[in-house]
Amino acid sequence: MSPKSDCPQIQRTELYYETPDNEMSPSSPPCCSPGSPLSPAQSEDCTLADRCSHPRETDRKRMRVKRMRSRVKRDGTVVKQRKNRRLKANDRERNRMHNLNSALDSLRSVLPTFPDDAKLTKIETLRFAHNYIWALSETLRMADQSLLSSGQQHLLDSLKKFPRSCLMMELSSPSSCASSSEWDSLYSPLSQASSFSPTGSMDELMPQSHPCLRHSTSLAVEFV
DNA sequence: TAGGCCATCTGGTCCT
DNA sequence: AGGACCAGATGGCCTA
Repeated sequence: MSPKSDCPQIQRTELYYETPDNEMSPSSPPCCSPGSPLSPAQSEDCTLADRCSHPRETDRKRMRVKRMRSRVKRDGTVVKQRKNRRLKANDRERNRMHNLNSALDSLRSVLPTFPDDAKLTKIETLRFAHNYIWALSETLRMADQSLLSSGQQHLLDSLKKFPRSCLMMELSSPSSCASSSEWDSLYSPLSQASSFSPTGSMDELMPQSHPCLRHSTSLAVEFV
């Protein structure tokens, strides 16, 4: 694929300026030249010239002019329709992106942040969420182990229900998205702020991780 | 001023 | 046929 040859901007320009305007253009070839489309102005000239020609020939030319005029009119409405569809599509696309952004905002709102933190960018939000979910599930796993050993299974069950159902509501599960290794390979606020990564252990994570994550995971551990 | 992020427009493709 | 989704292009704004 050659990126330059099929540039959308060029295609757009060509699309917008190609149709009936060209036929209406004063620079079009003379109306009586063979095979060339007639512009309304030029066809007027032709009908004047036809006054002295054969009646049948005149009729044929009149019909041709009529067809051209209706075609120009048709093309004009086609262009209008196309423009209208484009505007509607733009509107829908704008709304779609706004919906996507508000979904991202609601994702940001459930992620732990501090007041002085700058707003996470889109990509940061997604990566942070991915790591955050991993950290929470890791916390649950640890709680699972410690509670099983102390025989408090009922407490563990009730603890499990809440955060998991919440995560299921807004986010698709990480397993349905990219693999952990794909996410790890990318920059994320967590991995940059520390050596934390989903592949590491919680023992490594807690002392060094992102403040937000440290805060939330310690809260979760406290709750247990 | 270069680079990053974002919003918007656009044409193509797929789906209903 | 029309809508949803996607990716590329572009221009504006902000920051180091």
